[in-house]
Amino acid sequence: MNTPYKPDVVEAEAQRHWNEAHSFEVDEDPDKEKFYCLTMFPYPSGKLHMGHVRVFTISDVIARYQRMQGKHVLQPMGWDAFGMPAENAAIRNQVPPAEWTYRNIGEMRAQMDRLGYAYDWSREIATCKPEYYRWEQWLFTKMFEKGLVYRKNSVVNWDPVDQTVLANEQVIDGRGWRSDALVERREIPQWFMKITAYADELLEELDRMPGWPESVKTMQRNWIGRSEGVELSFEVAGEGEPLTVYTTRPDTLMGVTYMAVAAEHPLAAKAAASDPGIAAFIEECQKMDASEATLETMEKKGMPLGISAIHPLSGEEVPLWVANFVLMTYGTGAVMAVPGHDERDWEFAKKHGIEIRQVIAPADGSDIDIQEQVFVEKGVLVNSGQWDGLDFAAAVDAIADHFEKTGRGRRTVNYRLRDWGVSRQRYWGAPIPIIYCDDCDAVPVPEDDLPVVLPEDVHVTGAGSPLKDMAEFVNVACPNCGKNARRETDTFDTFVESSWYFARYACPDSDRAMLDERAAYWTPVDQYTGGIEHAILHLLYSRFFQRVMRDEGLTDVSEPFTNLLTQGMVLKDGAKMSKNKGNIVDPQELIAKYGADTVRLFMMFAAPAEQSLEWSDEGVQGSYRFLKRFWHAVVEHAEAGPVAALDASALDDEQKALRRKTHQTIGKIDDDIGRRSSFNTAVAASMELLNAVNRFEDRSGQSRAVVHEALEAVVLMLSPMTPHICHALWKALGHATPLIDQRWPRVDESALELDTIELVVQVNGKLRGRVAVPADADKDTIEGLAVADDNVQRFVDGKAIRKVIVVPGRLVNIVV
RNA sequence: GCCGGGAUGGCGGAACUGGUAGACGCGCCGGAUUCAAAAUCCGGUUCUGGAAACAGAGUGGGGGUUCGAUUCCCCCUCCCGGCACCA
Repeated sequence: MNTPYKPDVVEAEAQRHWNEAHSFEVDEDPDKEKFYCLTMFPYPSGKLHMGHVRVFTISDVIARYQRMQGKHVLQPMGWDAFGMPAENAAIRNQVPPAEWTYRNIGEMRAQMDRLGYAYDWSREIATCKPEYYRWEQWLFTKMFEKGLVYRKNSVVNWDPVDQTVLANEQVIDGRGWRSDALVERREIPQWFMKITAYADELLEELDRMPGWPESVKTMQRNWIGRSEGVELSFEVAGEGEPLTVYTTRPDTLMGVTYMAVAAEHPLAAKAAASDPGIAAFIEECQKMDASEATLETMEKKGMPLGISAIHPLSGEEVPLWVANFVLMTYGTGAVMAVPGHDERDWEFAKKHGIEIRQVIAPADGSDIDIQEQVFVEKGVLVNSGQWDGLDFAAAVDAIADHFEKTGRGRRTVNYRLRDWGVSRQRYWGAPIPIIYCDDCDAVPVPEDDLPVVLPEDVHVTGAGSPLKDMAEFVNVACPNCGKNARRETDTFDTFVESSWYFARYACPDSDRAMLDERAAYWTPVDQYTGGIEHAILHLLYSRFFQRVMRDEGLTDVSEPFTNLLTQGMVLKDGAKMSKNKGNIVDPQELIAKYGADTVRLFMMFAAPAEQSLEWSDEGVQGSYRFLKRFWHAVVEHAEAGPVAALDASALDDEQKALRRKTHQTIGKIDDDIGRRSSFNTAVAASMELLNAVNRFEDRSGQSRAVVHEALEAVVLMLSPMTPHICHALWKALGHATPLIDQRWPRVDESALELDTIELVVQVNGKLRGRVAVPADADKDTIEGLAVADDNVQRFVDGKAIRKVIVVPGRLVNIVV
């Protein structure tokens, strides 16, 4: 009886070896090809969940595979340590956010260690440490100098009972999550980063990023939303200032029958002063949360202001409305409405009895009734005076020319992308390094005074930031004039920290610069792995920050992540695992029961990495069973004694067949992991090969040599997924050098050769038989053999053969 | 509402560039081993008909292109992710 499989012993031993050998600590080595493998770093919530285990395992498999390809692999880990949950925990449990966060980091780190990830822990980062955030404060002051940051009013969700700003997540059905009070929109001054200055570059570079999924690139393109249109002015009756609007459809201009402004627009305020009805409507508009999803799905409401705009072409008066679907912070806070040719305008006009005018006709000449059905496609202009008969492109040109000549409008490029508001009215974040002086206005904190350290010993109540009440933090001398001044108490959006951490791993201890020369060796990240939920915001902000750092002379790299893999969620009973749903499976319990290798293997086997993974306890047991079979197959083989050297020329047919399977499998798994990131099929192929070995009964002479080759291949190829058991089995197979220093196995092309192949025979596309043909048979021979098949004859007999299609190596289709 | 993705046996999934639908695993059924159970091993397993050979149907729904469609095109349904202050 051979040694039983004891995961806890095997795993402790493998991890002890890696720790003692410092296997995963790497320095810059210009003679070796580097590979930087990174996972989106976790928020230290306290416990590892299955989603973490999944993404960390995917990344670890890639890192270990690349190492076996001979690359110099860096895989670091750290903590996205600022954020709301720490403040919420502080309110609930009276524990300072810093203390709570550091304790969580310690617990999660221990859980990660148990899973055997190949991390270089010497580079660990926690974003809540002043040594880290001082550099983003520094970069912010550089951006200030360049005019890449600015301050302007913008909208927040205000809870009138708790007297605090709420995140969108904290607004439930328009009410504050703790107070249940109706949330109001409120404008406050906030800091913005000019990501729009990089809009074109961020958009255009997407075309040169083959390592990113098309879906993510498409989402980013749509998010940036570049459009070409015209900006034009409407005079307002009785007003000096014209109303400026942007449109991508100037061809529909003659169909404008009303205009609308935001509730916060000065013209709305002016009308409200003399009309209590309008004032009440404006107040109602402001009782609505600030998210776009709410804006787009709510009932579209509006009121006429009793003010007219003058149509710039016809001179007609068109009524001006105030509407809840126009936002002051988007564009100019005003829109022109063309009900005949815009879905939303059409419905609004129908509801309020506003005129609908057809000015575009279908290009194919067909008739439409614009009162019955909106027409949004491009077509030919009608009812548009001198522009009648023009198509879309000609009309846009003619109308744009007209406006540019008269000086009342211009062609312009617009982006959906807005500048990034980075101010948060919260305590647990990196302080924004600004000092407000009555004389000098907003002054950035000088480099020598950085970092602005966040006080960690605080009492959090939930009603506003505790920084506001800390005189020793707030009161400060103006760096410019020395007079008494006040420190900014807002902190950065936590996306700021996560927009550059990937570069800092290259030189986490650098206290002279944000990035030093080591970043030139390691960046960009070769493989980045994380959740699809970050497809837009985090990834776009990181691309922006990388460029800001580049333009500051810190790096030559423009794109931070060469290859991107977005993994799916872990589900149980069809829903995301969460405390609310009570469907959480604790990784720690499973590791205690089956070991880390079983959990890792199941994660990789159960679903493709990009798709959601349905949790299954039986599936985990299946992975455990497989590892036991694997263990016993190798140990029994090893314990049967020495193996003769393989002589490929002396093999019988069965031995050749197993050897062919071994080398086919090496090629397949290499392709699955290296090219396709298809880890589930790689595991399946390993299982198939092991099944073939277990079915192979002859255990003498060359058979043992062929089996030995197959088992070694399985041990090597499973090692990225289940590194611990493979470490032990490699040793059992008689190797003195540890598995972690081995290379990926090589395909022996000569083992793949075949004399005869089997082809499928179809009649009219339906499978009717199979024939064995010589590998080098020509088309006529194949046709003859196919038609001669008994079952094929039953379907072909007595009918005329119209066509025969031969797909080499695959099938024959006979069309009768 | 808008943008992106998904749907294949009882279940998770495979089929990579339009060419054998269901690899691999789970579950289930039958058998071996056992006093018995667990564990392990062997065999079977899309559905319908048939003892079998084999035949018919079949990849969310409806249409189309093709010798051939899970794969390409059009329309629709449901589910998931994002929508700028969750991270």
